[in-house]
Amino acid sequence: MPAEPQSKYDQKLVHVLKTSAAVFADKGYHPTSMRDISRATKMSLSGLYYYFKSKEELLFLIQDYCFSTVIDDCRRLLEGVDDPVRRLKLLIENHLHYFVQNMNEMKVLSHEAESITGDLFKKVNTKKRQYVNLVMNLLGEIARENRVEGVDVRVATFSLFGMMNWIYNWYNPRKDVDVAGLSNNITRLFLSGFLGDKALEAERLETGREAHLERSVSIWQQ
Amino acid sequence: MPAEPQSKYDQKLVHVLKTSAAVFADKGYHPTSMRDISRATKMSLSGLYYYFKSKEELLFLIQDYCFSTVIDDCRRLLEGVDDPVRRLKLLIENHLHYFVQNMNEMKVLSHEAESITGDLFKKVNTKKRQYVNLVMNLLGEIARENRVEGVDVRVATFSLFGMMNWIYNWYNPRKDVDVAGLSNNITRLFLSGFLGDKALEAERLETGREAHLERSVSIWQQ
DNA sequence: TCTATCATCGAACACTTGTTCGAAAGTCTT
DNA sequence: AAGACTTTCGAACAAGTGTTCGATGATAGA
Repeated sequence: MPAEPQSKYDQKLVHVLKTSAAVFADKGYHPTSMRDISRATKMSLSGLYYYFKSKEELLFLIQDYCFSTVIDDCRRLLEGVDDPVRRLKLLIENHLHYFVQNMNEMKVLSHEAESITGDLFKKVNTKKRQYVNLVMNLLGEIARENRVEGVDVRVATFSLFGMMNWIYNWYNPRKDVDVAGLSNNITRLFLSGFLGDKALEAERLETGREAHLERSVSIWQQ
Repeated sequence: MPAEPQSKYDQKLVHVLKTSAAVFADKGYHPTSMRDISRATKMSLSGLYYYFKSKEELLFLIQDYCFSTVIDDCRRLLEGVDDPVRRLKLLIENHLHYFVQNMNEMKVLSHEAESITGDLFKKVNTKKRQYVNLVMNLLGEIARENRVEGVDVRVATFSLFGMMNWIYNWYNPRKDVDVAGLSNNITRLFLSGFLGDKALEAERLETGREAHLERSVSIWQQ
């Protein structure tokens, strides 16, 4: 994923990926024909195969590129943050922010997870498992730290992913609350649900640390 | 949906629907060919068209039959229950119970929502909207009653559906907690998340009413 | 046993699918 | 302006698609 010196080839590839993602998101992967992609990208049918060697690899490129960005952004965002609750909040915020900003690609990643097979499936799935484990471990830490009881961490993990990934089924940026509001709502909904009656106490602790963090950051910025 | 006097025709239709749902759940609706259905049901290709007049109607029958059952069961279960929190708990329990018990059909209902078009789509979607509104109104009531603030009811509603409907992506009845545990976890997760710090108080009230309810029921049973 | 209705089937049709291949056009360096 | 690449394309192919139709076998009432 080179960001700076994008060659003509890379630029066009990205354009093809974005356009294809829009069509896949709209019609679904399987009902979309290569002729649909050809029409949408204004390229000839055979011309497309210069950029990938099969329809399935096109799907892979969309999913892999998109997911890699989510993970990279997340990693960068969490760097240096130690408090697990704060880490979780940032992760949720990043996930939802990217999801809303790249709804087409994220829908294709979420909804067409099983439309990809073989080695390509394995590649995407490996990353997906790592990401899931990151969240699951985070929740485990938080549960231990706050003595959360009676909640299955696996159930909690996938409940959170359910809340976040389901949004492509209903969220409308023009009618619903904005990303910040969405993020706040889901974070609050999940976190105080997961922490239960320990939520208040944790929140008090958290805001204390947060204030401390912001203060120390502003010192660095001066 | 006649339950008692199932004719030979009805029995076979249900068998075809169940078998098809399993194939659709496994391969996806679009990649599944009518020849796949023919093979799985051990009927001839043309013989299938005696029971429905297109592949899309087959999908519709699966979705409609399945969803109608969920709604009917739910309606029956909520009958006579007034407390909104208790109603919500029962609804969640019913939804998850039916989901786990009929994973194939429910996956087809959730995942292939956009694979159906035209009037058939409208029919399913009308029921879906009613079901969603039921939950949304319930959450509105609960929010009002408990003075919940700072939570968008629409976001909360679809977060709940996200938690519940996402399970076809991860839940394994043989490895994970059983339905009761799943239901408890998700109910607790969502409800104390939604109620926030009001959860404790509401829970105390609730168990009080519950005990009262059970006492009065046991009187009737004597 | 005859007959009307129900249930099933084989064979075929018209059409769309993803992919390939050789040639042409564009682009840039020398 | 020649040559070496990169990029694009039209035309075609083999395979698979959902659906139809006329004809069979099964079933049960007269």
